[in-house]
Amino acid sequence: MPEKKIIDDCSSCALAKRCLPSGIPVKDLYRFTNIVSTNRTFHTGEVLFKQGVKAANLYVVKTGAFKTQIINQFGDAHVSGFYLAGDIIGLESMAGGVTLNSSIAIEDSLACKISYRPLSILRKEFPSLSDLAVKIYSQALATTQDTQNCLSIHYAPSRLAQFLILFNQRANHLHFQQTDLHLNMSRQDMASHLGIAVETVSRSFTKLIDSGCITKSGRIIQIIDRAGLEKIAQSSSY
Amino acid sequence: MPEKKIIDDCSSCALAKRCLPSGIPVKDLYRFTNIVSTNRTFHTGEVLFKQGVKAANLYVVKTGAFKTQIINQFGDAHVSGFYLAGDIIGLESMAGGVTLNSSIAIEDSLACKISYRPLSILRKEFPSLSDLAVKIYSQALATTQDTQNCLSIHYAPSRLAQFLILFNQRANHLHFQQTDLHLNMSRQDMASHLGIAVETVSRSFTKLIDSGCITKSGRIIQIIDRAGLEKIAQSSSY
DNA sequence: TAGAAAAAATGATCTGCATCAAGATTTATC
DNA sequence: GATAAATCTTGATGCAGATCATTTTTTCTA
Repeated sequence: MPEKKIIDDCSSCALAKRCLPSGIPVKDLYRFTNIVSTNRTFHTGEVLFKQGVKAANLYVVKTGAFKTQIINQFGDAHVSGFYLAGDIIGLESMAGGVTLNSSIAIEDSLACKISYRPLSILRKEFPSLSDLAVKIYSQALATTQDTQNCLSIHYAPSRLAQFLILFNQRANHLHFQQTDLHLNMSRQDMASHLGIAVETVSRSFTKLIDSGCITKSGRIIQIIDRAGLEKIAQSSSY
Repeated sequence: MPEKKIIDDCSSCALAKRCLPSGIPVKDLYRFTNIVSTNRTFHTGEVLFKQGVKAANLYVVKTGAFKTQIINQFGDAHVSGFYLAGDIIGLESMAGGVTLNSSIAIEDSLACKISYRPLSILRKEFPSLSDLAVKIYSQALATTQDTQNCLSIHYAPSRLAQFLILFNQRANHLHFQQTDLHLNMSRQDMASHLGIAVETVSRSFTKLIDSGCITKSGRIIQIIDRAGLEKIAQSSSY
């Protein structure tokens, strides 16, 4: 991938309708563009920000994918979330002023950086930007509660099935009604996120495939029988 | 408990400094009081709002405690969160317009109701109220991520230990540095929230007691050895 | 394209948790 | 305060998943 410097502003961005600029009148969009540094490239494994440092920015994923992870005092990492195009990273650290997790690119990606401070100044001028912020936060909360729900499922194949359904829903914000989904993350990251061992993730995939709900080729999953997959996800029986 | 009608406004509320009124100048506080219906009594088991209906209000817990739960298509309930005095319920349903969960009092409680719409109008007039909203949302996100983290802990006694630590931290917002904590919820609710069986919750309590970290009398827990409790919470070894 | 390295899948064993059952304790109700 | 009901705890058993070991596949790099 050539490191071509892409010079553009938010008005030409495909995500502008989902992103923060949609909270500002088109004629004032330049005001927003001023506080954003757009389209920085992050290669796989590159760190967006580290846990426990001064929290100062939001990041909007433009292409690719990122993960966030929390490291406890014994050095065990737990992957707390995955972020796809259009998702905003760093919302949870805005109140405390310190980053609660690290964020790392899980594939070659582009992200735009927005500083907290000028954003909050801009919010005072454009109240509709605050409305949008509330909406974005509300959705982010709903998403983490979905994840929480997913983690409360006991049977590992059910948990994986639910994860695939949720992940597909989120990816469908962009490409609607698509039955195939690209799992950007490693089995290790998936296992950490789902709270199960890597081997169990593999075995669960095998079971979902044997049940005829999905097919798999590397990290590309095809959902063959969505209803069946949902049924497996709901089967709380141990 | 006598059903005395308490007539007061936000200016006399002990929680005002943590609650939404703190986003408004004192002289304009009456504007906020106008859109709040304060101090409604909810008895144990009483429903604040049901899942899947029109989302129209935020609720601030004044005294007592509430839970939120999501019911899947097979009727299994999962307790998604607990809310103590000062906590705000209903933040996640603001974007979608439909309640994503039900909320139920788990002890005799008081809650204040704030309607979304007039609140968003008031936000336009008082930008500092939006700042506060962002802060509140940010903290709410951080809390659910803590919970998510907790659920990814494999060993049941560790998971319970982490839950106690987090719950104690939240309760300490009110009564700082207290080592005893009152678990307002039933074992059943705790089990559902933690994604483990009721019996496992009991056994885990027994193990925590045997380790000398806590003592227990009914639903009152005393944290004897906080460092030890944290160590157990961190021991990811299965 | 070949070899090395990393990632993923499969197999075997052991441990922790769910489940069912019964007993103990607390809370509710008259 | 006695009885009933609900809640919580403890016990025994079977099964799911963690762990370690090994094989297969994919990805990386020269």
